[in-house]
Amino acid sequence: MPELPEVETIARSLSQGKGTGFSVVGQKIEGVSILWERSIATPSAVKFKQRIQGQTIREVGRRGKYIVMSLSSDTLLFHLRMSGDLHTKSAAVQDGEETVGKHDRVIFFLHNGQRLIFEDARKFGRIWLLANPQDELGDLGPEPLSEAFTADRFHNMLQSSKRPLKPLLMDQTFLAGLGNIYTDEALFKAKLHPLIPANQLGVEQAATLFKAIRETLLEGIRRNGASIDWAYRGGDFQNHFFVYGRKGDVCFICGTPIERIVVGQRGTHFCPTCQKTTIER
DNA sequence: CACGTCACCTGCGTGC
DNA sequence: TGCACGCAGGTGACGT
Repeated sequence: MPELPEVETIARSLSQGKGTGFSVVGQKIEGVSILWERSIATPSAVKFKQRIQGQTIREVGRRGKYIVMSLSSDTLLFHLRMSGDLHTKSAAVQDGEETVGKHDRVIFFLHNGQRLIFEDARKFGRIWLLANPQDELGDLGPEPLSEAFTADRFHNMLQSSKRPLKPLLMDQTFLAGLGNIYTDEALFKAKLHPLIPANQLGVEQAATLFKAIRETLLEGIRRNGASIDWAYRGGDFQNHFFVYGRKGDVCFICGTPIERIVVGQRGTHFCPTCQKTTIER
């Protein structure tokens, strides 16, 4: 579940207790069970357990696709990558046995008896415990929904690269939070072909793309993210895709079949009529 | 430096 | 039913 809107949805749910009625904020971490060691990026599993024990969760937020948990003295970061999920669960003891889900990788035991569970079928996700979160987050590009990110600034950023739009927008050091789905959807909304070199966009096209990116992300958040395949989490945005996963189906705007090409190893969906490779100014 | 390729993993849908 | 294959929301380490 992993682009900005899904991560934002999860962070909010943990912070506000939406759905569970239980917030992790204010909870002390009593212990940790690490079921797949490689889920812990740093420090070592042993040090991770020692250092986190007894720390209290002060705040839950998001930076790019990372969930950021401020603890008493450190910061806990989660990256869900392709198949990760993070949720709370009430004490899962049955007949004296702790029940463990098939894809549970790390379980945090909280003071009130609840568990914070990091689940991850494909094991690509990672968790960091850091004194300074900037060690990991330092290279991220701007937050697309922040006030500091403006159309002018975006235009300048685009001018400094001749890379095709699709891989550039997915580069987290360029802009933090877009992934494969939201990039395809935003480019469709802006009527821009994924292979257009970034520096070909004029001020107007940059502003159009800027607006499309923000609107697409906001709609994703409003719909609690997208839930596709087996990683269902209650989001609804998957029912409102214009191009993603719609290869061969007709474009809702013009009726042309949606095409799928591969760009940078990623399936890329677009409407060949609505999204031209060339720009008229 | 920019770009392409592979590696990391498991699960699901499809077609034979 | 079994099995091979392609595909999947991401990124980091390589190579040229």
